[in-house]
Amino acid sequence: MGLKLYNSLTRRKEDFEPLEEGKVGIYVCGPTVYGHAHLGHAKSYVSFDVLVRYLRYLGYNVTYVQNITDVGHLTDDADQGEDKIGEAAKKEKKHPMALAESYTCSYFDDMDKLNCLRPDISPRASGHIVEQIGLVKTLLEKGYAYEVQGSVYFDVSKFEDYGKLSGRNTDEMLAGARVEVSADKENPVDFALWKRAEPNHIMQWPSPWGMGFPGWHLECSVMSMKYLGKTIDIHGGGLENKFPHHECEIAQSEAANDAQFVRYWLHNNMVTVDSQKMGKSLNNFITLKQAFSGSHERLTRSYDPLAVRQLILNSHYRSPLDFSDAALFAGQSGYGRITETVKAIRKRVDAAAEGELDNEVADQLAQLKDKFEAAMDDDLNTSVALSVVFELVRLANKLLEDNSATSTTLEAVDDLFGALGGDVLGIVRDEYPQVSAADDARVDNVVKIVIGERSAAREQKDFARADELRKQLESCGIILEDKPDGTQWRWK
RNA sequence: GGCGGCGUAGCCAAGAGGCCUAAGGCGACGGUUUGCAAAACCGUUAUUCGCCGGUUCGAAUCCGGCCGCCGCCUCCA
Repeated sequence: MGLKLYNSLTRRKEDFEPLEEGKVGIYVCGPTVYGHAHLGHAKSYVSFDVLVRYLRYLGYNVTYVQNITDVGHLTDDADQGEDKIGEAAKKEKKHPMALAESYTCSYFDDMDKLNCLRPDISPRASGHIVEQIGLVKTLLEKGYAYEVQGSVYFDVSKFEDYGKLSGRNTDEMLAGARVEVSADKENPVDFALWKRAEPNHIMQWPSPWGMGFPGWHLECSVMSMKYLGKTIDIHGGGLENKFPHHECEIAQSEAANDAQFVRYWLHNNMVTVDSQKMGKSLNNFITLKQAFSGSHERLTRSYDPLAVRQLILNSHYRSPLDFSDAALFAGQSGYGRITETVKAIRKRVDAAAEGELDNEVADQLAQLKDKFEAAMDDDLNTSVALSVVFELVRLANKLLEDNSATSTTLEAVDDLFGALGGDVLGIVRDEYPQVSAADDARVDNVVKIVIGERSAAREQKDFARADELRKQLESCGIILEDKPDGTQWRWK
């Protein structure tokens, strides 16, 4: 078998073989930090997180680089556009770097909640101005770029392969162009490497061409080169960045280095909300913080971050994903079922009798593991991989019901949950605190008093009273479950 | 206008020529269990894969047409 990945460059699934045996360098286009992360970010970064996790599961030594864009990303093409960070900074009356810093923290916070592993390196564009100027110089020296009044543009006509990723040719692009072309450009398809800054532009740096700031595409080339080398194994990003962003990255990098830039290009698909493109004007723009707290008019409740993650993994990364309250609700229910089973298994391990591993169970576990790996090997088919976790849930619950499994057998089940559901998919946690927050601990005490009252009523066969107490708790969002070893409670 | 994708049960979603009389999840319904519930387990829920034709011994899977939806081409993950 072996891992196969769909390479956007060749439009085929290919056997994955890193440049250097056992080591993988991955670069993923990170966020432009001018606002809170939304559901689209979640799909993208969860998808690539699973890729990184699976590569590590397979034993590769992975270096994962994901940039933070804090300068140079314009709201518009050509010279008319304003820097996104700069524009947001004006609105929030903050220094651009303060704005970028706060949304960078916000982003990491959301990604942590989604159980996305932190990249090994999160380089900031603004921290690599020197390197970016260096690349522009190289391109000028090699004749791939030209300077016009303090701005430097890449001469697309000099780079033959331009369009090889997106499958476009420059003639077609001109026909469909809807944007007014900058007068500075020799050719409308040329793109900016460095831009001259007007005096009132806050984010600007000295360069051989005067005060200015880097073009957006430049940072990814420079930072992937710096940390992963001239040729990287995998470059990931959103489908919408295939053109022009990634096409321009290829052009500048390969023109400068005379070496292939990326061996495997991976693009994840977009999200919609209630079947429509997510956009602020459509009122269906949902940030992760809103999804986690339920504070959005399209949502009926709050959703566990890992339930959001599970919903994302329920479909393929190259398929579009429609977020809706119903879909999130389904994700939440399924996630809850997995979680409850894992918790129950772990609880039972301690109580179970010691003994040998059940061979029949061991066989079933091995089969599930094989099926899981085969699915993941096939261009990360997380949908099937997730179905394997649900098969494991059913197996686990049957063992719990039989109540005859040895602790060794239960540990083997838990280990597989940890490896597949935890290490790779990131939806099973190592620890589930009994009560997660200090407030819940207080609630726990109160609920236990009520449970005590109800148990007393039940012992005296006063079921009317018992049911009344249970009903009252339910109206507070608390569900009681009478288990063989006592009554438990959980949030609805 | 150019380029690309999608349409599978009430909903989400795998499958990409025979293993499909189509995974898995959610929901619903019936059963076991329970004082009753909840949870769990068992079972039922698409003879059919947008529609119409074609290729083939064989098609959800390939080809053509039609209908519907979406994305990119301008910033977006």
